[in-house]
Amino acid sequence: MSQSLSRALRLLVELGRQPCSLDDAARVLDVHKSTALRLLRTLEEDRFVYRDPSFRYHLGSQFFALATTALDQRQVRTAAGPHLTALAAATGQTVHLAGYEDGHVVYWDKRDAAHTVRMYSRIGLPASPHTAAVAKVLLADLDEPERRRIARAITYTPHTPRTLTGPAELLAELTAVADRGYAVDHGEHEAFMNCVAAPVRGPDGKVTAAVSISVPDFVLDYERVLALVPELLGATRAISIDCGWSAP
Amino acid sequence: MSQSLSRALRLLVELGRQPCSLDDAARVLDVHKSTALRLLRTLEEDRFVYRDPSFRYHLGSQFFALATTALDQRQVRTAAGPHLTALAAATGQTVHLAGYEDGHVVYWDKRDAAHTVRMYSRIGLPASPHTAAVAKVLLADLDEPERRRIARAITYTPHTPRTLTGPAELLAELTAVADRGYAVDHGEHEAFMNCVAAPVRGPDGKVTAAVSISVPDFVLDYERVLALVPELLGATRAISIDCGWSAP
DNA sequence: TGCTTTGTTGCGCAGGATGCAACGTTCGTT
DNA sequence: AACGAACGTTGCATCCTGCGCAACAAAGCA
Repeated sequence: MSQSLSRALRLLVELGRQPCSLDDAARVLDVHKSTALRLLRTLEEDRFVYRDPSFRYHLGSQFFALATTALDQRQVRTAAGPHLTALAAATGQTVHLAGYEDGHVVYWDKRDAAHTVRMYSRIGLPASPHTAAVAKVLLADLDEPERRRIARAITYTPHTPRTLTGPAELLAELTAVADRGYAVDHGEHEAFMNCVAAPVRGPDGKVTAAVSISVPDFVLDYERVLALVPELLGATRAISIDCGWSAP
Repeated sequence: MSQSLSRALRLLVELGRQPCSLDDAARVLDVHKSTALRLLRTLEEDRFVYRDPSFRYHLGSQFFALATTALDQRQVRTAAGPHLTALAAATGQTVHLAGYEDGHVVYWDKRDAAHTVRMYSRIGLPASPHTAAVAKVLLADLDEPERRRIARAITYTPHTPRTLTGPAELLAELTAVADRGYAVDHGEHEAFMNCVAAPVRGPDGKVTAAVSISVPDFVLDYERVLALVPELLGATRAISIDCGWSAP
């Protein structure tokens, strides 16, 4: 909609991947140097980017400032923090907090397990909607038409033999999840990874976030991961209460 | 330089303070609703902002994604991470990592002490240049003309009776810091807060970052904080070595 | 010295960004 | 039920702003 802004944003994303010089920037955007210069200057004014002494541009400190405040604004995250730490400590496994933002399931926080493979996930990045246990939990709480809409829009990349392959399967899974009260990813994203996830509810009972535990199967087999569910539910229950939810 | 971009950035900063509706946005920028709408739409496309179901705009997940990767790019931060954690654990106090970016001293990382007052500092925000111990360390490493330039440019807000009040005092302090190898903030920003800071050096011996320990005086008095210096120097030495510095 | 690479400035043109007005909805109020 | 206020959305005409160009400056290199 707004050309110059849109270009600037592309530039920021690029800078997130790697710092670059003015010429690099112009090349990435496919515009004249002077155009790139003007954009970068404007970004620099508000400290969204900064130039190091050798004229290379980096993401600026304004970025970190906004990112941290934005994270803090998500009240759920603040409330969940201590419980995530506790859950990670108690189980010794990787724990994620994720939320639903306008069509995407996004990781809001995580606690890495000290001694296992690090999962490929990053705070701020979207989760895979048809495989991640957190995604199933969050999608399961949407109303019927919205679920359908999303189920139809997804591209069902088959990561492993177990990955769900189409809208029908996913929708069935979602109703199952809603009934059961928790979701499972049984090697659907990484063949050797099993996850369980459960919902965090707000004052009105709506699901506002999801917490998951992820375990490589050479650490715990599938059965044992399922055995973590009560502990997980205890944590999500505690977080929900801290968020103002009252048990029915 | 670029009007629309500049407006969008102002909007982002505003959203960092609080989420807002379309009309709010238009009011803040002092433009027509439709203009604000177009900007927000563009921002939304790249997930820099998102609309919640009730049409209010928030900072989007792209921020978290970019901020985390950008922070990881600062190799110092990666290298420092474990040492900061260790130092915070060993001393039980709040620990900061800060760096120099184009005229500003910026907090790059921190470890909060569990049981003390939380300091007003935030990753990404600039530190106060004439009071913060980290700032003294970083400025002390600049060359003479640059130091003078900065010392002249600062506004010497007197936070406490101890705050340095002018360029001459600051410049004297900086040479002292350079000689001594560490810096002190003796109640110069908050009357009840004492900090010590020391430099992290890169392969070429130049100071690339600074680490500080901050302690409220009802936890440890000034003398006892000074007693932490050897431990601090041990940490900065270890980080420097991890960054490729070799002891002279 | 000349050549390349990279950042910077001024200028004129055109297209994109802007404000306007009208419409659609959803509220809450009378 | 009817009304009006508040808010988001759309299409359009205007004009300003963001664009590419070309020339300049400075630094690195053969």
